[in-house]
Amino acid sequence: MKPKSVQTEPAAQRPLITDVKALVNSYPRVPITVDCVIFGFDGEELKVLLIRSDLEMYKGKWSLLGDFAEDNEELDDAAYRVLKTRTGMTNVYLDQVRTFSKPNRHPGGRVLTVAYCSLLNIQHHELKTLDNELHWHSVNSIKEMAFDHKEILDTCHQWLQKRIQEHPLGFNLLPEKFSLRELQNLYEAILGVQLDRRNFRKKFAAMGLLIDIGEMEQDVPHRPGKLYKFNFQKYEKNKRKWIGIDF
Amino acid sequence: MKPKSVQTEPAAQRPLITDVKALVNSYPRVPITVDCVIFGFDGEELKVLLIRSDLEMYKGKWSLLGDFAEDNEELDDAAYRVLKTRTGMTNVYLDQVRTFSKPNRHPGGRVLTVAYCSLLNIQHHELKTLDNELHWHSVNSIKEMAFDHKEILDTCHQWLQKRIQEHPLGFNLLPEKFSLRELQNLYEAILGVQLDRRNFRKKFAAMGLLIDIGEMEQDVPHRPGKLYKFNFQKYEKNKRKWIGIDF
DNA sequence: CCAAAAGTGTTCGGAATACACCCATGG
DNA sequence: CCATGGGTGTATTCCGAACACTTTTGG
Repeated sequence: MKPKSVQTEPAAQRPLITDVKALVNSYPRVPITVDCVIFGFDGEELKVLLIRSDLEMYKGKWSLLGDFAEDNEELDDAAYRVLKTRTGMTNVYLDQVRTFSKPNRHPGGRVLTVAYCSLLNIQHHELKTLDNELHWHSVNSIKEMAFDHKEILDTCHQWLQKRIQEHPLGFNLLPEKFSLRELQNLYEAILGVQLDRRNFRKKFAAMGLLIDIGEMEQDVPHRPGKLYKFNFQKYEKNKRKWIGIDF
Repeated sequence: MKPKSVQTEPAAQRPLITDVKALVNSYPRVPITVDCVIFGFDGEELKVLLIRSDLEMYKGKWSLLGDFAEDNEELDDAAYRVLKTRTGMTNVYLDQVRTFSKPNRHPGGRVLTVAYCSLLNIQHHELKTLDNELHWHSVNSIKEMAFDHKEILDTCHQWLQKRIQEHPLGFNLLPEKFSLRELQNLYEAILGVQLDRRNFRKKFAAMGLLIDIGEMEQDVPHRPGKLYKFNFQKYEKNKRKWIGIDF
C-alpha cells in the first residue's frame, strides 16, 4: 500500500517519462512470425496449402506457410509477402485471425505468431514454386502438423465457418463466374453439412446479390446451370447493421 | 527462378535445419505489450477503465491499461496480470481481440500490442490504487487517447457489440442478481439502440436461461421487479451450432 | 391518487423449413 | 429413352416487430 498522500494527489504522483526509446529498450523482445492459413476449393473439398517443415525435428511433418516479420514490417504486410512469395498471387483475401503466444510453442525459443486466414481461387492459381513440396491438402484429412499449426488451422477453420455465414467471403474461393451448385458445394464443404438445394437457391435469390450473366455451364453431362457473378458493389452499398440477440 | 532440378526433386532440395535456436536468433525481435480494454456498466452507461498516460509526449491524454510482456509470459497471462495488478480482481472475463502492429504506433520505436477485452462488474469492484488517475469513463464521451488507443478501444467496442448478441457475456457486467430492466439497459447501452421492453423480455423468457430466484428489487421508487440469475450451467450444456447464411 | 416502471398477449408479416414435380442436356 | 442434376412452387411453422392495457409500489 502506498502512502495516502500519493493516492490523493494524482497530478504529481510520479514524474512523466521523457525518454520513450530507453523505456521501450528496457523490455524483453520477441521474434514474431506470421502464419498463413491459405484455403482453396476444388469444387468438392475445402483445401489448405501446406509445405513440409524445414526443421529436422519436424521432419516429414506438414507446416503452414509463414515467415518471420522483418524490421518495421506491419504484420498484414508480412502475411501478404508470404502469400505473394509462395503463391505468386496478389489481390488475395487476407484477414488477421488470432495471435498465439505460448512460450514453448516454438522449439527454438519463444516465438510469437499471428495467424492470418487467406482465401484464394485454386484455379486462377499456378503454384509458383514447389519448394518444400508445397501443395494442397484436404482440410478434413489433416491429422498432425509441425509446431502448434494444427491448432492454428483449426482456429482458422472455425473462424471461416462463422465468417462465411455472415460475410460474402466465399466468392474468393470460386471462379468469377460460378453456378449455384458450385456455391452450394462450397458452403457444404466449409460448414460440413448438407443443405437443401431449393432453399439454398431461394436464399441467394432473395438477397439479390447474384448477377445472372446470361451464360451457362459448359461440358457438363447433364442440364447446364446458369452462371452468376457476385454483386460486390451492391453488397457494399447496402451493408446492414444487424441487431438480434441469439445465443 | 531456381534451377529446374531443385523444383523436381522435392525430397532433397534443401538441407533440414537442425539448430533451431540459431535460426530463431537470426531474426529481429520486437517488444510486445498487452492492452486491456476493461468495460464496466453502472446501470446507465457503458464505461471503460483508463489511466493518464505516463509519457511526457502524451501528457494529459488517456490511455488503456497495458504493460510489456515479460520473458516467457503467455499474453493471456500478461493481460490477466495487468488486470489483477490494476483492479485487484481475479476471475474476470478476458478475451483476446486483435493484434496491432503498425511500425510507428509507439513513439519509442516498434512495439507490437495485443488487445484484450475484459468485462467486470463495476459494483463488486474496489479500485485498488488510483495511480495515474485510474477511473471509469463513459465510452461514448472519449474523443482522443494516447498512442493508437482510441482505435483499439473502438475495435474492442465493436467486437463487444457483436459478441454480446451471440454469447452471454453481458452477465459479467451485471451483479449476480439482476432485474430484466438492468439487463435491457445493458444491451441498450452497449448496442446504442432502444429495444422494445416486451419483446426483450419475451426473448429471454423463451431462451429459458434465466433463473427466477424469487427475490425482488429493493428501494426502488416504483413497483419492484423480479431478480434473476443467469443459468450458465444450462447454457453450457445446450450450446448449439447455428447454421444460417445471412449477410 | 399520482407517478413510474413492472408485467402481460395478440396480431401481423417475413423468413426458414420441408417437400415433389417438370425440364434440359449428354450419352 | 434414361440418367443426372437444373430449375421452380407451396404449405407450414416459427420468429421478430409492432403495439396497449393493467398492476404494484413509493411518495
